[in-house]
Amino acid sequence: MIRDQLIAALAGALDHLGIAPVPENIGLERPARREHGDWSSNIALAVAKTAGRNPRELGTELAEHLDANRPDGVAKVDVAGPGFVNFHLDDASLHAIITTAVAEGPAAFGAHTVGADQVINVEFVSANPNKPVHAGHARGACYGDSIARLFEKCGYEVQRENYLNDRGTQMQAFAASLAARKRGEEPAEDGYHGEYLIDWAAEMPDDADPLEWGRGHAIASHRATMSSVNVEFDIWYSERSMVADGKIDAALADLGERGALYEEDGATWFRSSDFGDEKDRVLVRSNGELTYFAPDIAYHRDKFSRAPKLINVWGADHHGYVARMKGAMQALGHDRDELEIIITQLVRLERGGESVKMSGRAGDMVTFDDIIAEAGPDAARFTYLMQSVDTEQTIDLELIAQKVMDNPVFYVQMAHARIRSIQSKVADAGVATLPIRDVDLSLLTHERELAVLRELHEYPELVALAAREMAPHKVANWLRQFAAAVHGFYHDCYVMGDGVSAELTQARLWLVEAARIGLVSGLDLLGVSSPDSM
RNA sequence: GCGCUCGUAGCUCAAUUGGAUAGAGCAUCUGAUUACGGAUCAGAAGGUUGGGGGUUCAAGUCCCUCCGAGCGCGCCA
Repeated sequence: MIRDQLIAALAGALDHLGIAPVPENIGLERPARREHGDWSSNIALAVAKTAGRNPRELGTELAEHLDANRPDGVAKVDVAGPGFVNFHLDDASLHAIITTAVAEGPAAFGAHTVGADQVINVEFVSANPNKPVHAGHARGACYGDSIARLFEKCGYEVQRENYLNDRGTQMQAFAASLAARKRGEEPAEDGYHGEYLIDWAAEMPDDADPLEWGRGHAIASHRATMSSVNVEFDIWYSERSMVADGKIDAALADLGERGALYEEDGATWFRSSDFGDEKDRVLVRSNGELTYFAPDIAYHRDKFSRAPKLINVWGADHHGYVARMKGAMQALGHDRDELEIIITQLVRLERGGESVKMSGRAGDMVTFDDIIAEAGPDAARFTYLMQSVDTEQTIDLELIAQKVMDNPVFYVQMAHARIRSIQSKVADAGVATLPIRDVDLSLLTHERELAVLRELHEYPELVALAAREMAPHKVANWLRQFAAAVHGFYHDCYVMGDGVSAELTQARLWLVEAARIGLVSGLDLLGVSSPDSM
């Protein structure tokens, strides 16, 4: 890996200049500006003070030494600004990425092995099985699945899990409301008044048990919705199954044995304030019923028995719940940091600049299905993933449904379709593609060609970064940038035609194929398709 | 009131987690095609990073403070 070679070269140069001790962490990063080269190190600035040196002078000496002893693949080393040491790669090392991408293909290109032999559990969506998945779950669904894809790309074995709150008072109210609709009556005051229940009741057989049929119907609808945006869960975990198999009792007993429980006012309390929460929480109410928290503890305890590392994707309205859940896991003897809880901020929907009301007066929510139907699955996923989940997001449904260049997903997919178009045009012209080993890639010297290769060259590292930070929006941003490079190449460099030699056509054919592999790989991490035509 | 998350171009968002002149897209203005899909490309303009203070070689990023926004604060789920 070139990165390691450059760091080693920097360490050698520091040693050569008598900087002792050579720091363990030598910073190396991708500069923001093209003229600052392909790689940049701030090491001269970092060590200047302790070494008693002027940073610019030290940087200059480092660059001069490294330029005189260039590592493989480096064309030039120079100093810039306050003392940054910048490495410029030669064209050959950029050409090599074509061979790599082609040899590996979309599935392996950009892959890593850091997660090999490690299991990671990602729980997301977990919508109540008594209504359709609503718009509020959309962001978490796209995000959870994409970080799962990123983890898989990095070698982890991933469990995608969906938790079903299928017991308790809400489910009873749901069943009663469904039964009322079946009789043609309005549900009770505290029941479920959404109009979807009228449709569900019409589908329900007369002799069906409302709770069982309704639960099954809801789950089937969730599964269909998720499937339509390429989200497939490995595990649908039932809350009520933990009653049947005693896991809730076992979890309570476990906490009790660890001294984390006490009785007061007839209720059973968890000492969450001993574990970072602001106050203690009730697990068993004085009327003998469990709070929501008790089975949730049992559920996470069970997840820890199946995977050492847990990721939860929760909506912003659950953030107040984080401290007690992590506290409960700590009380059970787990490392609280092995449960990582990602909070996704809210999404505001608009249509043509007008705010979309999230729920009607009958209690009907805008559903995820509504959004998918309006925008299409690819545009929905790409748009939800374009932005960091740390900040609130505004999505205009009218805009993302349009197949125009305002819409980044079509811009990126178009780059792929164009490459496919080129490839079929070339094939139709009777030009055979030669094996890559027989092609002279060094003919690729046009600035547009090199721009594509530079972006592609960054991709594997970008995947690692996006996975480490659980930030799929970085992949989306890379795709936009990369697609721009591809469109620029397309505009200025013809693969086949007047003035393009047969040798250059061959080299460019492999360039676009490598680019195509990068596009497919990146889009797949977002769960977005790579169409051959638009 | 307390807590969590935020505040970046007219709009929607980035910024390699403390790095160089804060970058893209849209919108606005100006250009480009006898050839692979113009659904494209190139250029211009657009900023006191909510205000103020601090930390250091270096702050959009870290600390303090004020202003503003969203969400949450039950023996509900």
